[in-house]
Amino acid sequence: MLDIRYISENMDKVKTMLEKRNQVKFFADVEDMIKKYQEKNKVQHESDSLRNQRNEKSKQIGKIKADGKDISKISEEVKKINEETKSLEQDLVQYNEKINKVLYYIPNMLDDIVPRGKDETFNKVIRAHGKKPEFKFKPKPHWDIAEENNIIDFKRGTKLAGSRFVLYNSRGAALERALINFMLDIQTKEHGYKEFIPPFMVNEKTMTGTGQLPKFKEDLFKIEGSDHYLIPTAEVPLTNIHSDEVLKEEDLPLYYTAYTPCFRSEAGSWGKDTRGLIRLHQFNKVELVKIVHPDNSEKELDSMVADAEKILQMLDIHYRIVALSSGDIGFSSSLTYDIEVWLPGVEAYREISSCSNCRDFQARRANIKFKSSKGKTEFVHTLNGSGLAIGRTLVAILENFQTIDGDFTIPEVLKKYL
RNA sequence: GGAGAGGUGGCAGAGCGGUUGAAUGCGGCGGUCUUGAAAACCGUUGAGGGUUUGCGCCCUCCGGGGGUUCGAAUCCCUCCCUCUCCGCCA
Repeated sequence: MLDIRYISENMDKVKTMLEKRNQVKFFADVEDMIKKYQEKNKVQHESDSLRNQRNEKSKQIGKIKADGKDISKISEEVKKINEETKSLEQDLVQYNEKINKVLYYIPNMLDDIVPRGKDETFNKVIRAHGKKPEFKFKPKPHWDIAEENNIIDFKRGTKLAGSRFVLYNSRGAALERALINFMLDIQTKEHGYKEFIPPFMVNEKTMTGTGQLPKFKEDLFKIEGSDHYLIPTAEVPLTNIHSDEVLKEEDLPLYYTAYTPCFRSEAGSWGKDTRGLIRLHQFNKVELVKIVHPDNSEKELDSMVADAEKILQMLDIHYRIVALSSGDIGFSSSLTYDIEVWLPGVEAYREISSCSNCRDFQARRANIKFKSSKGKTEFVHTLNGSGLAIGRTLVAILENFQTIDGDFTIPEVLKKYL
């Protein structure tokens, strides 16, 4: 979340951000929140000075009693003060509830270089790597290749769990597992990320720390009869590892990675990408998370993108880097670069990684700080990115390395994993 | 699942219901001493919020929430978590 003091002092900048994110309708709520915040401070002040009176008198009572004198009169005075304080305190609770109801729903400030635009058509291509492969035949979409080669059993996946679930068959399951191991090896051994296996379901507090809750509850799967939510990405547990902690400055930066399945309800995307492996309720991903000194988050984002790119370069798959526009960028992010792979079968670029700098937005929610050498405690900056989405990488391999006989070849770097 | 114990400052560990935001030890920081270092000694060392030009002052926080009381780390209720023993189990 944003610092409420920052909002009250920079209302114009916050409004510009909301306008860029197409959330002008939010203006009134934010203005109202700041009014409430100012009122709250007044009430807080009153309540504090009443408490101060009460504390002083209570101390006196202790002394009077020690002298063996009568305390009934002063005791009555304190009772009166307490009654006044009580109603003020109830007001304060109300104020805080109202303020938080808005504060937790305000998205992050945007980096100046985020392209302005209402949707993904305004995303800006930054650069590309490699080039589109050429085929002497019409390349097939991955779902055909996957089905014909017994990589994926779509029908039985649906039978087991419903739409947007798949069953990987023997060769497909092995390939998926090879990709997981390959990516984890590169990120841990070559890029210095520390590997974790986190819980695949987490509590409400953890989901709030990274920004999924309270605003995006409908995107999550919740376990019935329990307070747990299935993670939509390993970003959630990895970033929250250090929630409510004060780190040492010399411990930064922290590079974390984990393979996890990811669970998403995909509410609001009915009819979108219904075929194939692109949009599933459950998919696999190797995630990268960085917890860094605020001075370094910009360059850390660049190097994180490079860490994700490396995988595609080793697999020799053409891709491009795109800066997400203000209408497409995520709630918690101030700047996001997507990596989009070329899929010749469907003739489109598709997102395979999304790398974001959240600056102190998540750190403030999750309360992750560090103590600087000057002894000051400050919020860290957090970044996250896919390194990469496994299923979509498998899609890219199927489509880019398909052969005229309907089969496909395995990239050289993966062979030792199969 | 059954029985018991416990959650206090970076860590360890005290804390009769009233100058306890919290003894003591370790660690950290500063200083004295030393050629330097160690040891020893002295001092200092939690977080959040409000207010002030500043020194400072005030409020809150001893797992979370609620209650008793003029006053709660200390008493009561409740939830969460940790540990030990027994049972069950991948």
